[in-house]
Amino acid sequence: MTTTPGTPPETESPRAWKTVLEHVERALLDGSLQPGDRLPGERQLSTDLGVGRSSVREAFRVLEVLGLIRTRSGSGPNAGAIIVATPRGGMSALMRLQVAAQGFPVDDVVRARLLLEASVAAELAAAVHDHDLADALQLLDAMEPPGLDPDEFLVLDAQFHVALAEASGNQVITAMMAGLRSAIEGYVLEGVPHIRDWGATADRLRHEHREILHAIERGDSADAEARIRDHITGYYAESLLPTPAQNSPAPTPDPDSGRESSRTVASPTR
Amino acid sequence: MTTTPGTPPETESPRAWKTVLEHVERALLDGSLQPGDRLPGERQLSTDLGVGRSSVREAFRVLEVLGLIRTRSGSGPNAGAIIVATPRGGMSALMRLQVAAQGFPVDDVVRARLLLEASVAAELAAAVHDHDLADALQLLDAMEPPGLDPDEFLVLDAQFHVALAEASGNQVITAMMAGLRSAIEGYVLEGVPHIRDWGATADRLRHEHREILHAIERGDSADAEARIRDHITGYYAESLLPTPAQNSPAPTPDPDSGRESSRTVASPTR
DNA sequence: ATGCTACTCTGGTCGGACCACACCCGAGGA
DNA sequence: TCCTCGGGTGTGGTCCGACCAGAGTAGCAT
Repeated sequence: MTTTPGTPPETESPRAWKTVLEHVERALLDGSLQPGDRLPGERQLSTDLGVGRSSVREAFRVLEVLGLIRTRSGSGPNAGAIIVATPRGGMSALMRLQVAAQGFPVDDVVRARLLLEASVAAELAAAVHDHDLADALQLLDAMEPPGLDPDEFLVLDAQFHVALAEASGNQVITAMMAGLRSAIEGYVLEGVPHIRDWGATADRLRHEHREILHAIERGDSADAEARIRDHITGYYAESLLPTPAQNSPAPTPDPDSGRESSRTVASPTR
Repeated sequence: MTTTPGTPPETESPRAWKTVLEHVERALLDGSLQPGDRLPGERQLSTDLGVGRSSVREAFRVLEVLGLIRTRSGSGPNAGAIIVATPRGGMSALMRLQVAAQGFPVDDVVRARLLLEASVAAELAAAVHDHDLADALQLLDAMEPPGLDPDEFLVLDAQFHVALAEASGNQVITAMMAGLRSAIEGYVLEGVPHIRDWGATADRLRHEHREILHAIERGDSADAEARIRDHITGYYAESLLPTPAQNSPAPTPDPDSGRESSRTVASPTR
């Protein structure tokens, strides 16, 4: 196809990059593209789909951020764009940016986190022996050293919570947890200075972590759930983040709509 | 800045587009960029940050897919890239693609859905008068016509479930619900042919929807939660989707790792 | 005053040009 | 014969310049 420099639409509708995205999605759905496979090169796909390489790149960038592919330059079997399907990164980016753009109120994030973690803890406790808590335990040990900076401590803390979700074996919930954590990471760090006695707080957190794990290992779902709820709300209360309470900024001031997914009915809600 | 055609690194590290992404994120965090604001033009930002316009575009594409901006060509106040922060679309794209790429097992998606919906129903029931269920009710009415195609019916059904989440007022959970729904939409439609008597099933679903709403309006959290759980699991059982049971393909066959977010400890889990 | 036309700015695409990188293979030396 | 080293080749990463379509806007002509 020899499209003169400025001939985008050609036969198809606008959004050349979306063409690429849809092509990849279709290939994934019909199984012609599987995790571990290599996508055609950018130039190849460009000519195959009749779009410019720039458009292919834009689509690839999206896929990369969404955690679907991993690109690597050079040559050999490890080069090129490879399907990896690692949702964590994408979920984190999405939630982090949405929180930054005020699409996700911090309160809602905390609430969602509470919900997920409580459920995870209860589920783990209900079937302890089906899960592997070694990772979580190892993280608790790593959190023991008294000289840990708040930053380091909180990173491990976050990893501990994600490890619990991971132990439950649910990829979706794990990804969500990772995303939520990453979304409010900034606020958590911001809250550290508001804590009077960090050493004491750290000790309390360590203790609570152990208690949670014990409740899980004991198979006491209700206790595990209650403890993790207290653990989370307690920390937010102390670090001066607004304790979960009703609030939500206007969904979006943008005066247009008409997405495919937009609801049909009017929305006088709120 | 006059970078000769092929001079990408210049003074900064690789990933020019990421520079743009970070710039925007920072601007959002420090408040210099707010929902409704217009971003600088691509050419402008390009020269400002010392990167090529292509890189700016790649970043913009990511932001667009993530639901952070809305671009529009032309002139005037409505043109350009505008911060909108509508997480639904991005969440849907992410989950849909992850399911397609087998990063999210369908089972896990259903389980997550179950968890979120049950919580939403319970929360709504616990504080009925604080929420507005008009949208949900309206959708139920729209679902009444007996001549509805399964496709149409299921679209409304999905909207009903999302409307419940929306009524709870939690943006994060609403976005997640919308994403999860969109992720398994294909599978749901695929399951329709496996239903022997669609008319009867539709009637049952209508009835269950009403019952759920009644339980919520009655303020009976436990009942609302139980009913919505049965509602969901029941449908999946009937449409022949594998009933939620233990399963999870290998997280990712990709032989590399080393992300910032990767855990420190070994992971012999599953 | 009114109406129409140019202008200008914006995103959307394309194509071509480089760079850095990593593999692969063949030539040449030990 | 085996090992080493240097080019060849292909990949993503980036930049640039060009052009198109759309949408306001200013200004000229009537």
